Amino acid sequence: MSDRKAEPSSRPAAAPPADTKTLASLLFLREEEMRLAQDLLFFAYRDFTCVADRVLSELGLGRAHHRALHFIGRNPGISVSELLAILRITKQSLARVLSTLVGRGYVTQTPGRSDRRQRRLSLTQAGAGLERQLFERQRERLAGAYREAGGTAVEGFRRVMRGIMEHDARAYMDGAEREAHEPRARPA
Amino acid sequence: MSDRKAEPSSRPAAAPPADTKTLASLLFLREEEMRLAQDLLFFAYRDFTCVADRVLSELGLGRAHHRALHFIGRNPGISVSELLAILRITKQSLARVLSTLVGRGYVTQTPGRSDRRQRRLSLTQAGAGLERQLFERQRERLAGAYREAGGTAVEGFRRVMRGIMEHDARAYMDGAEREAHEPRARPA
DNA sequence: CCATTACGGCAGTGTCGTTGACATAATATG
DNA sequence: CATATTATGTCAACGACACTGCCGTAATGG
Repeated sequence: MSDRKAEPSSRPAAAPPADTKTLASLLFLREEEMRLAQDLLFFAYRDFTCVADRVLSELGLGRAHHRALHFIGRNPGISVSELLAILRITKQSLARVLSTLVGRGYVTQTPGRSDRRQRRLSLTQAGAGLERQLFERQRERLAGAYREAGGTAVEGFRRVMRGIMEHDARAYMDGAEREAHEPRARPA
Repeated sequence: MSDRKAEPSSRPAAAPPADTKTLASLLFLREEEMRLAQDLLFFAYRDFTCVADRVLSELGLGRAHHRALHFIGRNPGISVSELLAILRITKQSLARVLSTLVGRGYVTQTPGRSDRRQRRLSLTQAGAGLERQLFERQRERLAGAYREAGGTAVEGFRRVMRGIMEHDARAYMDGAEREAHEPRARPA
């Protein structure tokens, strides 16, 4: 890489004696910024998941079970194929996880009203309890981060995270956020 | 937890005129906020990693190899135990990954100057090339998100992500950010 | 009636993580 | 110098979680 005069933490729009910044140095800063973001994603995800992993391993469950519990809890009555679309794993991988969760009484399945082929999945009381326990661990970590960072930062966090994900995930998030505000039942 | 009648995802607080916001509804909003953040982490990580996975699978490599390449690239001359502390995996897991990367000529190892027991790891030209290829995929995604979100949002994103991770990871990030600005060689 | 859909299941495979035990060389310390 | 301790390698075995491919069944819908 070329020589960088590397100004302090200069954000793209810092704009001091702009003409001393070469194009190369600007590009370098942008690249370094992106690499720092890679680090951030790795460490935040690593440490966010590991607090739940500790609880899960005591029960002989894994991350895959947590993910299923989470999305079933947030979408009661979700069908298997909807869940597959969220998790992006194969039917078989999900089947293994679900059979464990159903077998241990964390998840119930009832046939769809309009289409009886579907299994609509929901958490049992035990399932909701376990999910809550896992959630609480992650909530602590997150709440601390939100508190220290402040409301503006949280808003920015959301914007960037949303931008990283793909279109279908954004659509999903839009739905989730809407539900949080207007507690109307949706069609199913 | 209160039993809900399990009917269509009805949310507890209806949130009508503002002064009727009870403590419970405020708490609820905080909880929903946290659950939305769980979603964000999941989707952003899922979609951020999958763009690199596509390249990796063509080469018969996996995510573990990418992580190793990334952190070796960012810390040339890193020792095995330092890398282990970052990745938080076992010696054996890393050994497998490293032997592949060394075998295919992506990583070189040279004994430490002051401690000749150490293997100091660096990327070869081929390794740097592969890492760059993977990086470019992720950079595109990230750059789009950063651009749409704006500088203030990016700063907030960083603050929150930093808050989520554990102390040692924050210390690491501090080091990485410092190096980006003062291009001095560090002691090693 | 027939194609499609939503699901269940089996067999086999691969990646990536784990534990535990043991070996070796270099360094640090008494 | 003898002895920890450290940094690393290695082997065997295993577990979690993902994959592919293929087949089966039942319900739906044109």
